[in-house]
Amino acid sequence: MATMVDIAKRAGVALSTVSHTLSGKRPVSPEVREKVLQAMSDLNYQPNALGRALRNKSTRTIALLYPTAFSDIPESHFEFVSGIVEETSERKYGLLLWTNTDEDQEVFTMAQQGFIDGLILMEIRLEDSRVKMLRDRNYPFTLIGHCRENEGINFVDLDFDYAIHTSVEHLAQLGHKHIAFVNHSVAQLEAGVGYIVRSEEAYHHAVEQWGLDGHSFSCEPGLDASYTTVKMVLTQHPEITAIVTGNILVSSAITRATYDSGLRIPEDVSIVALVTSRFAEMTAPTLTTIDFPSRKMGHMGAEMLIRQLEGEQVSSQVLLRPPLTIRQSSGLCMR
Amino acid sequence: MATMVDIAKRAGVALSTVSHTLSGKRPVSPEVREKVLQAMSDLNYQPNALGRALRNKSTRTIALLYPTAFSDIPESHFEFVSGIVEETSERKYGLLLWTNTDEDQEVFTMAQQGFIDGLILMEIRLEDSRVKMLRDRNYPFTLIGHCRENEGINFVDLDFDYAIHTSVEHLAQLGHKHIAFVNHSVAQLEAGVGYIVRSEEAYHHAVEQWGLDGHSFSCEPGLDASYTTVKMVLTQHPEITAIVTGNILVSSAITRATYDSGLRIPEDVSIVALVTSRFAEMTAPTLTTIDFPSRKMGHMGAEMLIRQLEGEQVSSQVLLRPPLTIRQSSGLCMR
DNA sequence: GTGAAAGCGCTAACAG
DNA sequence: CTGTTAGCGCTTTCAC
Repeated sequence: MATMVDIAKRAGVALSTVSHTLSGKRPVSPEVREKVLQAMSDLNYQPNALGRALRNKSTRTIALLYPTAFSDIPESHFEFVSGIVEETSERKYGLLLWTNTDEDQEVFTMAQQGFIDGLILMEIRLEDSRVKMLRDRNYPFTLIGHCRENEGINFVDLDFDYAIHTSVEHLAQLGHKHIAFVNHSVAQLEAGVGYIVRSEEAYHHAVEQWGLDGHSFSCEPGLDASYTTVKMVLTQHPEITAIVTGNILVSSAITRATYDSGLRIPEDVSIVALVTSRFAEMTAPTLTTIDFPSRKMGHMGAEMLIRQLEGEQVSSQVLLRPPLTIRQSSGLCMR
Repeated sequence: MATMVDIAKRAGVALSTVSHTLSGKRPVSPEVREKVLQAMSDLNYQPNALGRALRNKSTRTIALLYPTAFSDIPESHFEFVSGIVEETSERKYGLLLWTNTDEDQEVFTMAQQGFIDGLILMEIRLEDSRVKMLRDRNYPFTLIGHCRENEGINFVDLDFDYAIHTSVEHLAQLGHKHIAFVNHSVAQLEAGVGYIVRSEEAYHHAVEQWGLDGHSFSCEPGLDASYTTVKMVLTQHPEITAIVTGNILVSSAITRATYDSGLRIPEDVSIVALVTSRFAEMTAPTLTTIDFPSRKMGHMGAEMLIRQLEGEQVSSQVLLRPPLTIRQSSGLCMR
């Protein structure tokens, strides 16, 4: 592979001249410029990003540190990734995918020291040691999600409080009195994962506010567990006529579990899910949702980070409130 | 950030000694070793991957060049990514995500020259200019998919010929005489995307072999188009009692389109899909499938590439033949 | 408008 | 067993 030295030699100019015809950061006479460009095309020259990065202390590459749970529920994570990668491509940045292998906090920031300019984190806990560490080190990052205490941190998140309240309100207005909430696993709730805790709290608050009978259930990971949980909810709590869930596996298991319990949607059971509209329309019946704006969140998270990297003093903390979209899975309470 | 020079100074040793206590590539006395390690921990030293990579001409990072169509059908691509990233993490490699922005072939290999050690390609065409270019330049890569001519190329793919034949055979044995095939878009077929062309050919071959009445349909991208297409197939061709498809959006639209046409699955219409078993179990009814081994393909593709990078002279061309799994969507022909 | 040279952080060949 | 040094490919200051 040809380097700048090769180009300089062939064009009969100095190394710095080659660099400057490339960057345009200082004037180069047309004739010299022409010679250099000719040499480049002759030698099929491509600048080496590594040399440049070492010098510039910037790689124009960011990393997404996604949870290991990724492999368990790819459906709910891939739209984030799509959004992020669309934004990074747009802005000519690279995107590196990292797994959160363990809680060894040093590892991830430092393992590839110098390789990336910034980091996007997901599955944020209310108290998140990773976030603390990054903030302490003054490392550029943004969150998809947010902590309990977020001073000086850029993030984008769904407003889960709003989302759950709106879901419960919708069902309450349809006459439902017994509304269940199916959350994620106990382990995740206890680990303090932000959206899981916030959803749980918002749900209890909402049912209280509407004077409803509410039960919340947790659900272990996996499709089978989701199916079993929904079936259990429906059979052991026959008074329940509506279910709210933010768990994508639950929302996909729910139709089958309902039919298998001899119930119909929405005549016997109404459902409101916090999933992407795309996903909501892939099921039969289609699901009434608060449209989870995963892709948009990915876009915004990446955009915020890149702006920050490019020196803009942005400070943004965004809580999205996407609309309730009524589809086939929710209807008047018939009981 | 502390560098090796800082460590060397603080420990009162030479730069090379620091490097070697780190790499272990030459013996270091216990005392010196101890001093160096102490200095490292004092200064919270982390090696800079960029310096190392520039020197080593290796970044231990590979890139996945995925199609722009990614955003259109993330569901069917994401399991590949999961598989790849699991494998790369396992082997301590980084994974960079690239979009195939345009057909400007030079761009992608060279844009980030030096940044990656190898490339994984997807959505391979029978005649693929990207593949030709990479092979010409002797650049390390593997394919998920394969070309018409694959000499010296490492790849992993599903055996679509086998998959389609097995699907048709299953339906034929259930007594179906009129079996439709719903493929991807005309544009993709005409572009010569490998699996789309191979599926089409295999289907026609299979129906001929079984003496069946077969119709193949193409389907434009998107959920709405998928729904419309399936409905059209069912209403305009009432003799059809079974559908085979490798299109994930079709297989998700198919249940709703069928019900909306007043037909039941599998009593009136049987379905066999080429999708992941995971996806097959998320729908109601669950789908009979040739289990698309996306994750496994991702794993194998990444593994092949990394082995190649590490000097093994592997030459492997793998065509997977996953089992037919009978679920709720296929049954005896009742007409 | 152009050239010479230093140096980003690391590895490894060479010399003791 | 340890130290000195060249150099990976690039950008940028300094001098002309």
